[in-house]
Amino acid sequence: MKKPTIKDVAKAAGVSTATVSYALNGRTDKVSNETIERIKQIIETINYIPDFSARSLVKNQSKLIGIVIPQTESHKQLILENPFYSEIISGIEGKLREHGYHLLLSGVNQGESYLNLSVQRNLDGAIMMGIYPEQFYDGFKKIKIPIVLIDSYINDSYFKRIGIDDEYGGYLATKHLIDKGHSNIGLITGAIRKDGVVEKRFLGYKRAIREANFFYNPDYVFEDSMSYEHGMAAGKLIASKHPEITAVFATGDMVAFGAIRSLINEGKRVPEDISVIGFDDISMSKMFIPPLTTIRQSITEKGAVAAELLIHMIQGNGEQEANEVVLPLTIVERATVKALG
Amino acid sequence: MKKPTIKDVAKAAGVSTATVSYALNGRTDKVSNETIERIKQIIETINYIPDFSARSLVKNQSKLIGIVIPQTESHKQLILENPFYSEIISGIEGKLREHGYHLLLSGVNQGESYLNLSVQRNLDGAIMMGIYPEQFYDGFKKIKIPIVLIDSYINDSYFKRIGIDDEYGGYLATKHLIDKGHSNIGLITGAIRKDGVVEKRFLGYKRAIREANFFYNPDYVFEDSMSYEHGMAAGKLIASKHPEITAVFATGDMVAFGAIRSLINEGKRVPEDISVIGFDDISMSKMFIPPLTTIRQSITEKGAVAAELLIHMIQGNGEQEANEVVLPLTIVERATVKALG
DNA sequence: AAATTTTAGTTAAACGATATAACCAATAAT
DNA sequence: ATTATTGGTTATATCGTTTAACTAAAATTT
Repeated sequence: MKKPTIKDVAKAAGVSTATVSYALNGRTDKVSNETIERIKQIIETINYIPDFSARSLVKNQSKLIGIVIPQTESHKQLILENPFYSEIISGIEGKLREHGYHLLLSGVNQGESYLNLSVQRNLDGAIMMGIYPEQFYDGFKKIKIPIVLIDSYINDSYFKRIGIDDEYGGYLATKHLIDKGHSNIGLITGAIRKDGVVEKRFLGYKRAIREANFFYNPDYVFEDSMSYEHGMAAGKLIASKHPEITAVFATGDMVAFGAIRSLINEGKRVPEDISVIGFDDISMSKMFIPPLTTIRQSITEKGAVAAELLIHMIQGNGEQEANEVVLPLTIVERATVKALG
Repeated sequence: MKKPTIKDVAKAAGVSTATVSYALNGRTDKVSNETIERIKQIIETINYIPDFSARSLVKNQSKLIGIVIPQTESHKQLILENPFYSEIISGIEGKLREHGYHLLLSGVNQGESYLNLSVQRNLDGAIMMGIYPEQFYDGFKKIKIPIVLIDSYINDSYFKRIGIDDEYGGYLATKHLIDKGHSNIGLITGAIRKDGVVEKRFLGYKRAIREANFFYNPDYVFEDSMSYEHGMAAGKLIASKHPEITAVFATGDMVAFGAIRSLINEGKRVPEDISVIGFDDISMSKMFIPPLTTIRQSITEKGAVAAELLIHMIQGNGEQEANEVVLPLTIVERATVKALG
């Protein structure tokens, strides 16, 4: 048995396919209410479900949204291991679905580009997380696909942005440590890149330090990647080479986990010997032992708002809407920071 | 500037669209090599990218794979917070992409069904994680969509399955505790449902206990959901009502995390006072403090194999292939289990 | 050299929907 | 009585591909 098409519905209802299409799209100016009712009955009984590909083709819209997230270097896998991404995706997907859109989750193979994918699949829009080479952005502009940027400070009115005040977050984290009496404060962080969130958090860190009239020591900055492994490596270095460091600001919770782990391995107690503050408050952070003190942002909300912004861009029913949404952040004090002395 | 279509290519090459299509699909019996070369040049210069919707329509295949995973009860979000799912998805996506398929990540709204989605989007196949109401399976069979089941013991030759020997895993975990001298062993677990992995792990638990000639005590079984929160609740109960329990088998790592946390909250030391063993070895488990002793399965591999199986089903180039793949498991001893006494 | 096969294409009909111009009654306005 | 309006419907073109059926020329076989 083949799947029923709009023709089958039309035949069964004794009307033309156009009428069925109108009924389907609720054009009451075109079809009488009785006919709509009758058609709906028939659709129900023969179990007709419209085909998105066909619709896509003529309407030139796919109701499909793409999402650009970092991949492993081999391009084999998405880095979904970091719960930060999964949480945000969860937020995005929920909101998209609410509005009748679906999420296409795909990385790109070596050599290919996400732009190809976008064109092939006729994506109605995409959400990009993090920062990418410039040609990426240009490409999207060229093919005129609406884009929302998460965690990016790229300043181009073509894109809408959603994020938090990362500079302030970095400041807040560092200030918190300073307020607790720490002065030798290490920074463990992912790659500091122009227009990226990490750069801003780093700036906040420096501001807090300067404001307190402490000496900014570049040796205290451990920059590599936003991974558990880097946290481990940096923690080890701190324990062995910089015993004078009494507090650490990790610009991501996963990094903080790694740092804490290696610090403990090296015989330090957290927070008694050394304090650690993280950033993001991924769901794991409250479960971690000791529970992580961190800068909290609502990750799923970030995803949901990004999706909302994107849908506005697509549907263009936006007169004077925001080009940028900045979500609030707070510090959540748990158990990894302790006053000095 | 509109996006170039196959017609533009045909015009530029001075051939018919059919020829371009044949060239695109490498039909050397239909097009000469020189023409193919010429067409490829043109495609390159005008930057033509075929439209999947159109192709979908005529070929009746979307190159789109769906994935069914549990949602929150409100149907608002997917439960991607549990890293187990994200890791598996990561594995699935990578393998799919390698074969030219893409992943559609979507939950379903209240009242709707995933079947609708499958038909609308013309899914070429789907991967289901966990177990669902029976009508779900019947629906897929009716619309003839190939399905691979992850973590399900539903025995129906229509479906292929990928999993591990959960009964043995449960046995192994429990046996490990017994070998360490424990006899009062609690079980903290998600819902025990027919044909689900949890049921098998539970069976393994009971087998190990009976085999050791211990008394199986139903009061030691704390069944609810596979969540951190349930782990917390059960851990608390164990500490307060069952001080005689010296070891716990949690059928999922997240549950184990919760249990450990509340056990510690209640003043118990892990593993000195009480041992805990988990299941799955999600990436977080090695980062947890104390590092979790658990039953390890390769989660991303599970995803990758599921994708491979599915692609085989779809492409039907499978003569006598496996209907079921059982991946190995091992115990990984870390720091949450200690010999008694 | 005639008959057959092969090669390299072309033509036109699908696929399943939507948009739109055109049409026809019946009713309302002139 | 004539024209304009409205509501309901149909026929047809279209979106961008693929593919079965066909054809003309070149190559091969008899």
